[in-house]
Amino acid sequence: MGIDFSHFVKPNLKIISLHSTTLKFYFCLNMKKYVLFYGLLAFSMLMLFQLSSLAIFKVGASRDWILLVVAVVSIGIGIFYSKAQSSKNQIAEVSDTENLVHYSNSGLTEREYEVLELLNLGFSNKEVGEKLFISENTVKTHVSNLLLKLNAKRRTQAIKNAKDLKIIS
Amino acid sequence: MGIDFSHFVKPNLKIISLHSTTLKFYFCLNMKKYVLFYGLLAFSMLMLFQLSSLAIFKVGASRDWILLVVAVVSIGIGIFYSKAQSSKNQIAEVSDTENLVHYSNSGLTEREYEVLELLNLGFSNKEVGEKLFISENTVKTHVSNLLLKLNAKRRTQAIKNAKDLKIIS
DNA sequence: TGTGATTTCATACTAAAGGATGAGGCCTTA
DNA sequence: TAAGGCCTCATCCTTTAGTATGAAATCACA
Repeated sequence: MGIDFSHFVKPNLKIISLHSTTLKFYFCLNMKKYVLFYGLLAFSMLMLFQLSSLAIFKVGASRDWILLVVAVVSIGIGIFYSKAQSSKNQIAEVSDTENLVHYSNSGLTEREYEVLELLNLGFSNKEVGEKLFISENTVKTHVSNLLLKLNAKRRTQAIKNAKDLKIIS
Repeated sequence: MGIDFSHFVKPNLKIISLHSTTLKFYFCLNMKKYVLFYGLLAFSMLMLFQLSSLAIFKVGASRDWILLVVAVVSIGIGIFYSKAQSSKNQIAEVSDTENLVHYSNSGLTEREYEVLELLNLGFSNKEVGEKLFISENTVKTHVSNLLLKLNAKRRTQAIKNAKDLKIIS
């Protein structure tokens, strides 16, 4: 269910994360494209260098102009490359729009899930404790375990990760 | 004006309806940054060219190496530029496609909206400051104003309220 | 030319969050 | 019955968040 059980921080605390096989699969599919892309890139750079030699010796173009052309083309390549990468990331993020993962399949305990839901509603530890009839210290313990399991440094990040993992909505 | 902000304490936080003049204002503000950015870019390119001349005549570096350095640096500039742009465009795309209240109609300023977006992604004040190239103290100021405007006591509550108000997704 | 809005930054302070650790009780299961 | 997971609570400590206040720069608009 999209959970990686391979990372063990504590014996009973498993880090929840997006399944890695999907990414691996995607990577293997695109290896050919990567090789092709970088091969073409290297080839075109070489051609550019050769062209610059031709331009200098046959046409008599100035060195600054050659540099300018190379710089502009390279900036264009950089922008193109960056946009290609970012579009892939966007697709990966949007790709799976399914139902929520039940908390029992999410790696969280029932109590941790309850705490997480209240965090998502914007309550403080104290308020969560009042709503669940437990002490603030207990809430802190749940939140700490929550952060470990969701691989987050802050409650806001935990909420974000949990939403990405479809644990909460 | 979809939101009632009549409970404001500070006089400078009162929201007068924002028109297109506000956008013009921000456009002019950003124009200066653009001019500065491209000016610096052009200047650094010129310096690179001058350095290339020095390298050829004084050090005796080969032309291909110069071209390679220029190309690599330019690709880096392109990637950096593209990423800086895409972060802005992502926010704009999301706000348009998902029928959100535009930040100019939400009572939030553009900067506060940007900060809010990053809070929603789970970043700390320090990380937000690094991403927006401002100090952590400034982020704190923005967050404080954000909390007042969104009638929230915590950032998690601010995120929740902003989502209820369709300011963010 | 002054006023207001925005953005930026700073300092000093309080409140809340988070980390690390230990421990006791409850329940299920091997 | 022993073991392990879960829930509970606590303490000490550090980090982060948030409040209050002042101030300076920029720019639009009246």
